Amino acid sequence: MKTLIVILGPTAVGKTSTSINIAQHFNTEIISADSRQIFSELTIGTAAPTPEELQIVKHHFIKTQSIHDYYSASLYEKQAIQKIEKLHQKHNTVVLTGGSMMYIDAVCNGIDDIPDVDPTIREKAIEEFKEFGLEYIQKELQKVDPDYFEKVDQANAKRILHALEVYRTTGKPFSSFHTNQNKKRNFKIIKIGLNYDRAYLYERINKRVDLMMEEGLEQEAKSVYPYRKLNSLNTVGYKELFSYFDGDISLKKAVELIKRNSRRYAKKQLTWFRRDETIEWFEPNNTDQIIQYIKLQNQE
RNA sequence: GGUGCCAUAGCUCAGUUGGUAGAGCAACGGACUGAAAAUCCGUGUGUCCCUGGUUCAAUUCCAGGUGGCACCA
Repeated sequence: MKTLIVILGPTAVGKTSTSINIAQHFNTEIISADSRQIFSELTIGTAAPTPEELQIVKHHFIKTQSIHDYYSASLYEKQAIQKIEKLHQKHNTVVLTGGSMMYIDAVCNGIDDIPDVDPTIREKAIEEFKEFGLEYIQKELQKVDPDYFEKVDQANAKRILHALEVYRTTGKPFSSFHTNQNKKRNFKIIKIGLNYDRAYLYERINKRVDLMMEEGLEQEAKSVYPYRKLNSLNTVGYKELFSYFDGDISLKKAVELIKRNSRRYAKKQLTWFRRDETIEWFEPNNTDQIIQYIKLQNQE
């Protein structure tokens, strides 16, 4: 049976170098599961693999989209699965690595098929929310999809809006599209988690942000500043610098916030990964141990 | 060496006319089905420096000790 090795972990833990080592060992290629490194305009702030690293092992889904493109976890699921199947024709093992929890989940478990939302309907729903408030959209969802309304985080406008968009686009309740079961994949999935002691991870994050600044993150952010409203730029490392460009905060403050928000992002990733008991955890660069574990799993 | 000031959460500090304590920042926990580096929800995490005294009761008052800062030698 073909295998997909998933290498995951919090930001700045060292997934890139570890996954390159693993991929080299299995003489295979890497699928990136990173919702921000996929944008060609974002390099420094996303800690995208360097040209040298990309030369060692072929990566997919790095810099393949523009920040102006619409993209989503569901699109990623379709494209990634396609790519994995193609790579499996040549390789028994394929490596997937990244920290975007939902993207990884989409590949491993799948997302239910939901029809595309009409963009004008989405815009209109957002307008309504802005004008009439949370309670207004809550009430509508309660009326058209009481099942989902019970389940959903009712304080989370984004979730409510999405359910409404789908309802208005299709005329069917959002919850009716939920199958509540994982998609079957025709390959074996082995999940490798990478992590460090929390204090050390935070130290790495802080240092990496300083490094990004030295490498010219400010310039990079400036170059996309005109498009700051794009969802793809609602991203740690950029949004804080936009506030600085706006004159709302100092540069020093912006850097501090990038560090803090990166730490919080790492924590959030760990919260998500924690409940997945199929993940086997290792220290980064512990390549031999990881390979041994993978071989053991493959024998089963 | 002497005198004075200070010692409370991870940090900076409030506060308790004696009834075991809070604010900012930081931190921690959780949710997550087509925006997910997004979005949302929740949580003070504390030998109030130590020892003894006074007191029904001390983080608070008193004494000594320890540490820090300042000034005088």
